[in-house]
Amino acid sequence: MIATREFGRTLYSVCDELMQNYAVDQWWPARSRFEVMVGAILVQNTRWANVDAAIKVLRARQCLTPQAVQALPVERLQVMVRSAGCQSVKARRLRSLALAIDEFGGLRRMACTDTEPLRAMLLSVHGIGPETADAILCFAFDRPVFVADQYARRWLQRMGFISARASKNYTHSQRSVNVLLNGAGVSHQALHAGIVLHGQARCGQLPQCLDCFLREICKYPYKT
DNA sequence: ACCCAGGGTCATA
DNA sequence: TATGACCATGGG
Repeated sequence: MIATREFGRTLYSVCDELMQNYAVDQWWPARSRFEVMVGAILVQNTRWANVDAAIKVLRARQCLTPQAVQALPVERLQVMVRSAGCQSVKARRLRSLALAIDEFGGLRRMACTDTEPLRAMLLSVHGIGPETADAILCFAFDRPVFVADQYARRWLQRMGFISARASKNYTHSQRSVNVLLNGAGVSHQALHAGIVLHGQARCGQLPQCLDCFLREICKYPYKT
């Protein structure tokens, strides 16, 4: 088992490297909290390029507010998000989200709610699971939450930070990491952005050592 | 013609 | 609790 302190140092240097080589603060291109949430739902099992097209349509028609989304007939919403795939499913999910936000008391209220209850609120929305909820917490509300997605779990397992069994389960992976991550002072946004970018660049074949990781991420700088 | 992508839900066993 | 089908588009 890897010592906590060593793990913290490792991730700290990874984040440091990521922030120097990527525009990690711009990795998730969104102009508002709600836009991050919309993107988080639309990107489920889909490439970002397809999502980007859909968001441009929504933005052009000024539909990137919870109120505007609610006012829209579902059929209309489906047409607008078509490029993101699973249109009927995702249109419904966007409506559920918009409704839930209003019922909770709006974005302002969400922003000043503690992370745990906020996460529970997000998970109660039909169509938001653990990964989407954590991405929203991390990128829309700037909470120190680790997004234990497929890329992260593969990498963590290969690095020996978590067991093969834990890597198959989202919650187990996240819990293991959170314990080890305690006090490491990492940027969760930078870490997630870097892991995803790196995972994509390597087509899912993640390197097994930290040196390889750092070397590889430098070969794929952030591009718009 | 396949395969998959920055998942989640629902139905089975 | 753990898999598998399903959603459905666009790019390789």
